[in-house]
Amino acid sequence: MRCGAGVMDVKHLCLGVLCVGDSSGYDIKKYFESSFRHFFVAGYGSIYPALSSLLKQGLVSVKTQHQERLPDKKIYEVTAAGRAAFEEALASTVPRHKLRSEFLTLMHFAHLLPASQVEGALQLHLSELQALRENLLQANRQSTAAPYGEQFSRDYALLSTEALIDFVQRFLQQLPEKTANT
Amino acid sequence: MRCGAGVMDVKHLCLGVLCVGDSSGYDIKKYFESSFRHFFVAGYGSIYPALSSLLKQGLVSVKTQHQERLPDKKIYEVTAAGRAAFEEALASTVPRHKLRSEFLTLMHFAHLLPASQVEGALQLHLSELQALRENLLQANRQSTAAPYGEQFSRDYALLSTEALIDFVQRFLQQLPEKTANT
DNA sequence: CACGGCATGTAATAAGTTACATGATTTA
DNA sequence: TAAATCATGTAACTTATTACATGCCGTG
Repeated sequence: MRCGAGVMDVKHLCLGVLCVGDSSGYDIKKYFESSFRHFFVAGYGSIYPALSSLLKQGLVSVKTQHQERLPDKKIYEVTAAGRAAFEEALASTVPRHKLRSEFLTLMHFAHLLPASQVEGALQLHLSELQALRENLLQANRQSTAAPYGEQFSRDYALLSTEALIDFVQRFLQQLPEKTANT
Repeated sequence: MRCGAGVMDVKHLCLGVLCVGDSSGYDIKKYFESSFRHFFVAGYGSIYPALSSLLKQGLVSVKTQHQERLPDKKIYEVTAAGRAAFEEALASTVPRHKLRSEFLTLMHFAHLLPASQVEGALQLHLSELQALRENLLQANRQSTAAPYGEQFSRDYALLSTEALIDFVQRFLQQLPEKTANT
């Protein structure tokens, strides 16, 4: 039945960003980092090919902007067809939600590792959570009056992130006792 | 520099499961579903090829178990080399933690969708969270005296899941007001 | 008799990551 | 002078998903 529906890939996310406003591949990555970071990650290696593909499909158009002292910029703009395609894709999206965590894998098998490494992983994860919290708080400060769903998405992440920071911190304090009998 | 370190893929996870006890591909999938579900997903399409590959590398051995009235079973067992390889892989694992959420994507752009679909997605996500909670609670009930890290991994997920169930439920109650002015 | 569970696998496809490749400007 | 920012892209590789393929057994 090979149905192409339900997919939300880098291509569609780029289209979504362009529906918010015109921008370059470089700027789209910035947007990913500031607004999608908590639920989607993409690098240049997937963004640039995505934009080429969107261009080929006529879903975006492009203008080259020459800049003084800086490399040329290619500003992409969503077309009417692109906007329609995005809304359609969004409407047929299956709302999956999938975590892939090497950190939790490592924790699952923590008893096979030296306590020092477990602590290191916890500390590293904690700092990542804290960085994410900062990121989310900053986004909340910057975009007042964001669409309600965008706000939901950020608050959703913020809530769980703050709970987890707390959880990991408490666990780190109890660690010595837990690994003592190893 | 193409360094193969830091990876935790289906192959290594299978090896990890086999370090806990001998089992078949079918049973490994069961283990994935009951114990890794909250941080890693894998289907037969990745588990069976992973086992063949492990066998080729000599990291596991296999015995075919004939069963009455049921299809034959291939019971895999980790070898000494396999155990060493897993511990080494674990020790060199970079503790990433990556979410990929079509659900949050959809929410981010909720203002482009009819309220009914947004509500549907929320309801669906809520039921997934509730199912996950049940899964985690059941695991907690079944495996008393699990290694401390395994317990951490479950509690970590349980904490955030319960907070999020609450959050989504509260949001669902406020939804009508938020979408009223659309 | 249909559906779910048990049980194993392959092949085609899709998708994203990493490294490579380049090069000017600004800041510490 | 080293590093970070700006700026764009390609190619090889790795990985996982999906669909396909098969077939018996037990339950309702």
